[in-house]
Amino acid sequence: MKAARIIVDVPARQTDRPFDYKIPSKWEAFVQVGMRVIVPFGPRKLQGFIIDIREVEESENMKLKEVEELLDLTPVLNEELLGLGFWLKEETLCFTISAFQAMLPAAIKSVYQKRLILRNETSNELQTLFGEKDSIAWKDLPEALYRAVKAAIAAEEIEVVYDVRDRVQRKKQRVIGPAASKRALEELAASVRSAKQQDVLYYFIENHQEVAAHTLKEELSMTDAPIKALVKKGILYEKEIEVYRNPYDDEQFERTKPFPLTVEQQAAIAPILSTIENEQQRTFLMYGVTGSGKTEVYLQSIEAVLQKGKEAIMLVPEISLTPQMVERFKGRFGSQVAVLHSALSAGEKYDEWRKIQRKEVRVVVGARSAVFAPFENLGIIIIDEEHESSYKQEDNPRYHARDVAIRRSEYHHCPVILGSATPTLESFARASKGVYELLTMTKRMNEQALPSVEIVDMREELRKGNRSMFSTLLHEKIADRLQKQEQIVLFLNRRGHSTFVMCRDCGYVMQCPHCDISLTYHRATQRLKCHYCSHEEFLPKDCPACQSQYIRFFGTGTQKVEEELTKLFPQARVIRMDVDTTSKKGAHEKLLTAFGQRKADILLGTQMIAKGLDFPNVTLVGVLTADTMLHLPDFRASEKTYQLLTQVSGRAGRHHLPGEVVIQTYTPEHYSVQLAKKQQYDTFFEQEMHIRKLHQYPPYYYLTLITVSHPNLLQAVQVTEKIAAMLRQKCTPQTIILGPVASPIARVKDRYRYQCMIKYKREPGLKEVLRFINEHYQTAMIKEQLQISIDFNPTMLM
DNA sequence: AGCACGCCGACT
DNA sequence: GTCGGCGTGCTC
Repeated sequence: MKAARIIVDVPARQTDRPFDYKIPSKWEAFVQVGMRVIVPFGPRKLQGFIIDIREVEESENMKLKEVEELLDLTPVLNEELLGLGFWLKEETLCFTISAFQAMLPAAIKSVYQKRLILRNETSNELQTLFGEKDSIAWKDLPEALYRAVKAAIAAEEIEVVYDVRDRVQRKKQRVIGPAASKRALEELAASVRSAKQQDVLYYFIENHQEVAAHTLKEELSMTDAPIKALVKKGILYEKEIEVYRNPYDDEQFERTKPFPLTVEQQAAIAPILSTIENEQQRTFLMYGVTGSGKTEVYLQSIEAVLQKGKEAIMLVPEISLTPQMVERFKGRFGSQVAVLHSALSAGEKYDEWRKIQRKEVRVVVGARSAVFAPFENLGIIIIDEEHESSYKQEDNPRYHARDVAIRRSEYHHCPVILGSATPTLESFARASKGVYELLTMTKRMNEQALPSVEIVDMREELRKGNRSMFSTLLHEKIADRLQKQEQIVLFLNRRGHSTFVMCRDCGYVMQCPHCDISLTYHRATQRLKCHYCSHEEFLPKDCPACQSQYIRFFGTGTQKVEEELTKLFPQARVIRMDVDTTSKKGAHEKLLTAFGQRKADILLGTQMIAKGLDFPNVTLVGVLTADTMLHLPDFRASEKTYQLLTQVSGRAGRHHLPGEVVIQTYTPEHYSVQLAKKQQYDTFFEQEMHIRKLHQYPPYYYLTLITVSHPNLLQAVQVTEKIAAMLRQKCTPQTIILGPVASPIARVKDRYRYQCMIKYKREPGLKEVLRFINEHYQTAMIKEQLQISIDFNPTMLM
């Protein structure tokens, strides 16, 4: 007798352990660890994952319930991924089930429904409720009928059932094929009386192969009936096959061949290739300036991996997963590539995942979660734009794709490549210490010069009497490019129209009623919007505090810039790209394509346009205010500013036309602005490291951030205080515990947020203490509305 | 997370 | 004396 240990689909501390079930003998032969099942759990039915199968005594077995259904024929989690799931749970202190679910496409998660089935004659009011149907969903039941239903259940007139359904149906297609030889069909065609059936037979005599049922009906312009009749006679066969939704179906990709590598590229790829060859685990940091040809190195490394019969994962940041990017991979590796992208529907993502699982592809290009691609023979994992914060998941499990990649590479004995023109200090420091191997590429391909960068001091502009958002220099250059019919990219890291709305008389600033943040004015809707909880309200005519009429807009968002542009350059065609214009599916792509086809002169956008875009005709890049990030309450503000300015500048002059960059700023002397202009990463690294050391920040110290939130301010403070005290008591004296302090945004969605920061170099017991804290507040988290989030190595301190 | 069980107050 | 309110604890 076999029993299975199962993790059930209930993300709660109390159920975060395996439950035992017996395996019905009919499945004994093929159940495997990593398969999904449906099990009875209390009165309900739930999805679960088998994590272990063991032999049990008959006597013990008596007490166990049986697995109700086996959902998979092959495990969805192989041995490696199961292990990775447990590691993820330990590493991020999440529930095991959450770790499993993070590794799988959402479509695989079940949906649950409680239903009522009518079994016998019942009271009139219930009878009418059911009407023609024999079952209804519990959630459609009016509350007033609860009592009647309860009685009917007791009287066995109504039965309660719990359904477990797949979230997304596999897409099936019905196909029809000939069940007899051509000769036999010819003979039959002569004897069959029905004209329609004859047509079908002649079709199969000519095309003696399977065909989709709908194609057949279309070709012969007939209904199902004659086909069904032939199937019934056994002359044709009918079956269902799984088909994939192919999001790139109608796109043709021109095949490309490897380019000859430059000397620098060769030097960079050599150690990667030898690591692939020797099946070693090594982590490389490929530091290459924008335009140095990192992608070609990735492509040829992948090529080498495929030659060895292994598989490759290529991670790119969500926002640079553009058709341009996909094209480069599909162009080189054709149908061996699967793409996992958040813009795909759940069904499409599932299909791409199935292709990986069924070993129909060997390369995956995707965003963060693609690091869990179920390959079994991994030969390389590449993380492009390593510094991007989107590699860190911001909700549970709070994992960083880089850590997962390294963990997987240790299992598979393969290299990890972290690529960036502006590596994180953490990675560069590790490379300097020899933990990672540094590969450097300092030259742009084709010897293009880096764009010339000019910094404009906006304070100076103000003194000269220019109060517009465009400096004289930028204004002139825009006019010049428009006249030459070259394209311009303008960058502003703020969406909306105005960043805050203030009364000139009393200084009252319009604030979100649910969050401690000022509201942003959106011109198109004439409304004020909160970017944290999406609260919206109308713009008041007069000040709510003093009734003054002098309400004015301050701070500049992309909408305001767009307005200003059309005023200053009425002839210019502007495309604006921010969350507000790209939320619809495919909008992102459409806008970029339009710009690529030169249907617009100016591309204006937030950081989503900073990455990976490559338009040959762009010769001017303008950064409207370089300071927006610099003054955020985040120790990485300088690093982020440096990264952003470098990335944005990299958009100009990537081809034969030389590029220019204009950076407008109120703090031109700041080192991150100055060094981004000169593209001196090394100097920036040293300077910033010095500051990090001084203030005891990463990479010198590890950080863990605990955020406590509660609708009641006092509660939030008190709990944070207790946690801080507990940590101070349990941690080593070298560890620094900061807090409680109010979170930079002290209230979001009516919840007060307090935090406690832990800075440490070595604190082996920390996980244990935090686990204890989680445990300790367990009941309060369920009963009261307390939330405690623990984030190891946070990328955002908000 | 649900759901049942169980122990107290407001009614027929 | 009963119905139903919600706090408590369990789910193989």
